[in-house]
Amino acid sequence: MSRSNPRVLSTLERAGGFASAQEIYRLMQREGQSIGLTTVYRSLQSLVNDKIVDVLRRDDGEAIYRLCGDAHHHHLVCKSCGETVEIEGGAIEKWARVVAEEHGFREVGHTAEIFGLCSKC
Amino acid sequence: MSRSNPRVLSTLERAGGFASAQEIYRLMQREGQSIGLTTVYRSLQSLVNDKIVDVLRRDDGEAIYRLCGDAHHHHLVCKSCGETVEIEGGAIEKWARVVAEEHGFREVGHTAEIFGLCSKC
DNA sequence: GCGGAAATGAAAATCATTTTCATTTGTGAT
DNA sequence: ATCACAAATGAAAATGATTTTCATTTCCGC
Repeated sequence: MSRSNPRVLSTLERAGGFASAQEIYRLMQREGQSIGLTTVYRSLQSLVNDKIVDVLRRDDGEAIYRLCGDAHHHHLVCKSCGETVEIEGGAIEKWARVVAEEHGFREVGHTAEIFGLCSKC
Repeated sequence: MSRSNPRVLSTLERAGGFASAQEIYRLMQREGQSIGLTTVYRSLQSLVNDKIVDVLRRDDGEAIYRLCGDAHHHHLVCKSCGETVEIEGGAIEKWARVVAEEHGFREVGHTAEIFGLCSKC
C-alpha cells in the first residue's frame, strides 16, 4: 500500500479543488516540484480510498478529482469565448437529492453545467 | 462525413439499448457480421450527433452508448451497476434559464446528471 | 461503363491510466 | 551509527479505449 503524498493534496487544493491527474502533474512540474506521474496517480487513488476526494469524469472520459465536502459550484460557460462564471447551485442540490431519494439512490452526487453565448459574443 | 451503419444501431438495440463500442464490436463479431472497429466508432459518433443515442461514462471512463427518446431529459445513474433512470428536469430547465439570463447569456443549453448507488447495490 | 464522393477497415498514433521493477528513503531495533 | 526491512518513488513498459491515416472498395448519378 502507499500513502498519499501531501504535496499532491496541497496542489489539488491550490488548483481550486478540482483537477485531473495530468493537470496536477503539470502544475507541480511548472512549480519546479520534483514528482513522478505515477506518484500523482497513486496519491489520488489513495485520497479517493480515504474519501478525501471524489472522482468525476469529464465529457472526454478523463478523470477529475474534487475535494470532498468542498462547497461545490457549477459553471456557466460561453460557447464562443470560453468565459466562465462560477455559480451557486442551491436549486440543483435540492433537486438532485429529492430525485435520487425518490428512486432509492444513496451516496448521491451530481454534475451540472450551463453553456450559452455571453453578452460580448 | 460518414453516415451510421444501420447494423450498428440494430446491434445496439439488440444489446438492450445500452452498450460500449467495444461490446457492440465484439457482439457483431460473434454473430459473424463482418465490420471494423473503426466503423463501429464512426457510426456511434454519428448517431450521437443525430441525437439518436446518448453517451454516458462507466466508472472506468469507458463510453457507453444508449438509445434514448428525443424528449430532453436527464439521467440518474448507478455508479456501481450502471442502471439508468431517465428523469424530468423541470427544475433544472428553469434554473438554467434564470441563471443564464442574470449573467446576460443567450442561446442557453445545459447538462446535468445525478449519480449514486441504486437500491440494489 | 465512368468518375468522383462516401464508406470502410487495417494498421498506426494518441492519450490517460496501470503495472512492473529496480532504486531510494524512512524507521525501528541493536 | 549501523543493519535490516518495509514503504515510497519514478522511469519505462504495458494496457486499453479511442482517433487518425490512408489506401481500397462500394455506391450513385451521368
